Amino acid sequence: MADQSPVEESPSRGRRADAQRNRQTVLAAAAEVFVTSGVDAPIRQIAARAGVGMATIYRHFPTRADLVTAVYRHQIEECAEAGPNLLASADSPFDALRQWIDLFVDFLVTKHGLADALQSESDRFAALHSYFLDRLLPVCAQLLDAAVESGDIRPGTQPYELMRGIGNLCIGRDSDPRYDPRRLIALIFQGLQRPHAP
Amino acid sequence: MADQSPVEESPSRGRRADAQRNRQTVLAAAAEVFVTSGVDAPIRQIAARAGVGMATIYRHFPTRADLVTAVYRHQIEECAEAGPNLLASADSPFDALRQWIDLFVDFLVTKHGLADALQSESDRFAALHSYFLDRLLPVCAQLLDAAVESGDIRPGTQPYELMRGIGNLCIGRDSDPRYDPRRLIALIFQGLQRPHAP
DNA sequence: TACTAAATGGAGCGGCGCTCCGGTTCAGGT
DNA sequence: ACCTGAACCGGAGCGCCGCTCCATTTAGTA
Repeated sequence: MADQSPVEESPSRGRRADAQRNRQTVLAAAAEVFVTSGVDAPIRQIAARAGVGMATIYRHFPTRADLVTAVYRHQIEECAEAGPNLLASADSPFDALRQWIDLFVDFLVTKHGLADALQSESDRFAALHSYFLDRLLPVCAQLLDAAVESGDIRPGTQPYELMRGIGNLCIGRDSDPRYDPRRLIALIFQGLQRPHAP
Repeated sequence: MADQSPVEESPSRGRRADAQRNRQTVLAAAAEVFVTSGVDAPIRQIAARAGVGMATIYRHFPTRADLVTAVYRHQIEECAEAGPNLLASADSPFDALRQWIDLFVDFLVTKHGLADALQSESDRFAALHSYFLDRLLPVCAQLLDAAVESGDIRPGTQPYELMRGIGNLCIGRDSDPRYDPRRLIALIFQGLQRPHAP
């Protein structure tokens, strides 16, 4: 009970009941299709899966980025909220940062093509890019600052550069055993540490 | 004089003269278009620029990867040949490796969209990927081995992982001053060094 | 010059993103 | 219970693209 919180997702407030239902149907279909065909799957395919017309999808999610954002909103939110929690629970700010980045990487490699989309050459995913940055950059910055404060990390690292670098390293099919982005990220981490720990 | 070396590029040997001319025309047009529109530019656009039909392009370069490969072949070759040279001229194998990677990065960031193509989600560029790997992976491995041998770099790093990581870090528009792949690559480098240099 | 195989180019097909519009359904007032 | 207009829906349609097929042209040779 009380599944419907008092504050509903903004895009579905005030809409007609059938519209809200369709919105959820589309979201579910898109989530399924994204798993099998990636975030670049044809809109027609998602529409067919959901049993609706294409216009319905475009009405609810004007751009593809809006759709992707909506599908992964919960997980992005989880990742964002995990930041402060880790900072409180981990042994050190350094550990908190490492664990958070583990979370971030897990998220990216799990959702096929998500990292690709984030750095897509065209501007199709500009909105997605913005949403990621708006939500996660402050978290990353906070963790980074804390680790600098505690002396584990040397100052001067830009959160944007770190996040985009990690995102880039996660691009591509993960089937090749010769490539594990985590190993390179660990290397970057090592480089981030102060040369002479206290 | 003697511009035409005895051993010509294999794909143009034995062809009719007009075919060879067209091949060069297409190559030049593609190079121009790639600069402005990236390696994903429509084939029609390249054909129009070259003043030929689309079939002509497809005949000479069956896949888009073949065309891209041909356009950048010289520069890839230069990069590959620079490896041994640097190993001979640089102060140390470590320096040679660093300089070579600088070269590699320059190449990737200069050619808009090339790094993107190398890790493209679809398999359109499989041939390009293979060519890069076949030509450059041994060079990278040689430099890496030399640096390990000399004690500057700790062993265990896979050349493939390093090259793909660097390639990934170079993905995306380079207009953003907040992101410079070189800084992160330098960080990886730092992590690659032996913890305690002799 | 006449002949033949190589080379050409653009029409054509299927697929995709995105929009537009006629028909349908809901929700609130009587 | 019904009426009505506003919200909503679906898919036909347009433009763009990758790729192929084949009638036509052209280079090289006898």
